[in-house]
Amino acid sequence: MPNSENNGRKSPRRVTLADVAREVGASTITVSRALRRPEMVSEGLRQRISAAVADLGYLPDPAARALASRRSDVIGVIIPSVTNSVFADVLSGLYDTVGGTPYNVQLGNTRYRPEIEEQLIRIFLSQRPAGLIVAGIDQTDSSRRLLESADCPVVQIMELASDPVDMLVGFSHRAAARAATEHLLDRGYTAPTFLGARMDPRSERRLQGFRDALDAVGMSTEGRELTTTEPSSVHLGGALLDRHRARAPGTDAVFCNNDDLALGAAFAAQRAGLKVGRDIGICGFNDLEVMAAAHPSITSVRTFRRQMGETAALRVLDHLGGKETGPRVVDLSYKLIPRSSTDRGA
Amino acid sequence: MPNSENNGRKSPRRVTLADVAREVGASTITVSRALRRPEMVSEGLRQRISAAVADLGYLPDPAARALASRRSDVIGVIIPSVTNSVFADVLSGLYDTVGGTPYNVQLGNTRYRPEIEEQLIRIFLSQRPAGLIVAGIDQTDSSRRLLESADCPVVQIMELASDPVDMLVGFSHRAAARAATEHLLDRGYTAPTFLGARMDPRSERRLQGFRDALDAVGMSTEGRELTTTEPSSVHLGGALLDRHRARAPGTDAVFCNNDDLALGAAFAAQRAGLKVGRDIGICGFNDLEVMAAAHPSITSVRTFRRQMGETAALRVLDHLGGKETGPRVVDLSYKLIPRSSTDRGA
DNA sequence: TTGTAAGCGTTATCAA
DNA sequence: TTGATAACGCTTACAA
Repeated sequence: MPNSENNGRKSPRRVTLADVAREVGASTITVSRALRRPEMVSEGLRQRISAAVADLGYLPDPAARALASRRSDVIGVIIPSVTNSVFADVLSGLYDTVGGTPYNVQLGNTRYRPEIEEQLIRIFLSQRPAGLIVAGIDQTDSSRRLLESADCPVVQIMELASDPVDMLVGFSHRAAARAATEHLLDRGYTAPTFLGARMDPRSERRLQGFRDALDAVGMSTEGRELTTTEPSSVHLGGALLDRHRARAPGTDAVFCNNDDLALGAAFAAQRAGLKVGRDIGICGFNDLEVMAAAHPSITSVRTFRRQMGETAALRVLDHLGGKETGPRVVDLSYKLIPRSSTDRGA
Repeated sequence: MPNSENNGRKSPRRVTLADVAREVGASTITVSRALRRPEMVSEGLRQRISAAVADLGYLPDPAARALASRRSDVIGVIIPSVTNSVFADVLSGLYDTVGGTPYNVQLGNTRYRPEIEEQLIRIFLSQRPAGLIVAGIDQTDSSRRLLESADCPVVQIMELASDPVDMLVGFSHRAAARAATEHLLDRGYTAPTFLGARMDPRSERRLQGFRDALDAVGMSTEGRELTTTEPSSVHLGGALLDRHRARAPGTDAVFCNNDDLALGAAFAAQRAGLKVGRDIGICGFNDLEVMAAAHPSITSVRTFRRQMGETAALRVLDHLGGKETGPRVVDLSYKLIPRSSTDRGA
């Protein structure tokens, strides 16, 4: 510890409510009120209390507060990955929205493992969280039961469903993927393939959307899907494209599960001497910033990740503030952004 | 809340230590000991307690624990950005290392604002954290004083310094940048430029390293630096390169502050009809995964971000476990990874 | 508007 | 090895 020698002094006693109360000649409960419900305390007293608080440098003890009120200031957030930039954007929206409120975000990382998710839910619940935000709708049965029994607002994010545990903010991956695939067909590509990595439940739904689009035009999906459970990466996108082209040389377009794969596919195509767009159509998913800046620019399906974090946080905060307005389910939708990588004339 | 109708029942009373104690016919403090220091409790009792704990589904209340022990299970982590993938990697290492211990990571996001950093430090300290991990060494004076007075282990990360508050895990940005610039010169580029965005203190040190390298060979840095305070992005990398080439057409190489800029510069160069490597050398910083997969592959300076998170967490955990071994300062160094983008013959 | 009293669930301290 | 008791710092419930 920084002050381990300690200069002979004991760690200085903490400034408590009682100290502030003594300072202004009031009771602790009054000081407590002045801090949490200022309108319940008379003007003059309130001001003297503020002054004393600043003076003494009083900071509430969240543990004592949580113990007495049976309610912590923690908003628990459970996501499968911290490195995935998709979740990073969601988190950014969350932190920006929760920052400045009296609440704190605490993150749980499931690493895509349902049993860890369940454990994290238990741990969070044991803290009596102010709210809970969980990614996805594919909780195990017992996870779901735990969430249903939570006596705090719960928001599921990233997906759409008709039966949320409590509230839900997301969009339909299936519909978005279908739109992307239809875009490839509209642009005149005749032999599209789905390239997928990791294949979590969300990826599976995107694959469904891909199939929907092919089904709709009577096209077989046979040999038009190449997926792996490996974690996604740019490199893997290239490898998948190379592998698939070796087996199915006629392929003239790929819909990639995410933008990393699409970027990697674009690099691999160039490496193979193909002209992206003309020789092979490439569409990604999420529309990370790099897609617009790439050369050539890469078509993607934009998703509103930051807004998802913001909205989820707002729904929790509203509930905590007593405003239970707004719908339980928010569909943030998606938007196809056509670019050069799916322009055959480019 | 999920169970707001509540089915008529009150929210079920929490299972406490007392419940477990009653179940096994022991006192609460014994149960408490059995959980935290099993070796202090007799074998038989210990086993009956474990059984009862599992049976009743007892989970300790972290708030009560924190209040009574004056020590929370929170390891506070203060970083300037959650979206920056550099920090995402550090976080990933942190979460992986802290996960499975009784401690919890709680994240504070300064958004690159020193005053927010100071406020976050105060808030964390008011929680009596188990440990504190902060990015950088450029805290304000009062932030630094706060950290020095903390009675928990404190680890600064991302940089090197001879006077850490407590412990430090990082590397020299200045030396790394110098190595990158020397690489450009070694490869025969004669007119390198530094491209920088955001320009936080770490970026400034990288700029210093760039200058060091030019100074060493007697080259002027005049007109060889293009920086902006805008946040970094792939697009911006391209824009900076375009802007700089318009003013200084003789430029034959760029050292970019980070990989996003380098990637953007590579795209912009290709868009301008330049052959990356032959016509313009490009070197990035951090060596994100995309750099190796890009076409052409892009030279970068690898930094050990995940390991930085792991090491920082381990240092904290070791201290908490009483093992105060290991150096106070850990230099994780860096590694130049030469690739096609700085190969003039490619 | 202010205050009193009684906890919240755990651990530190001291004793047996 | 086990336990009784008194905190820890705050808020809820009830009074005045």
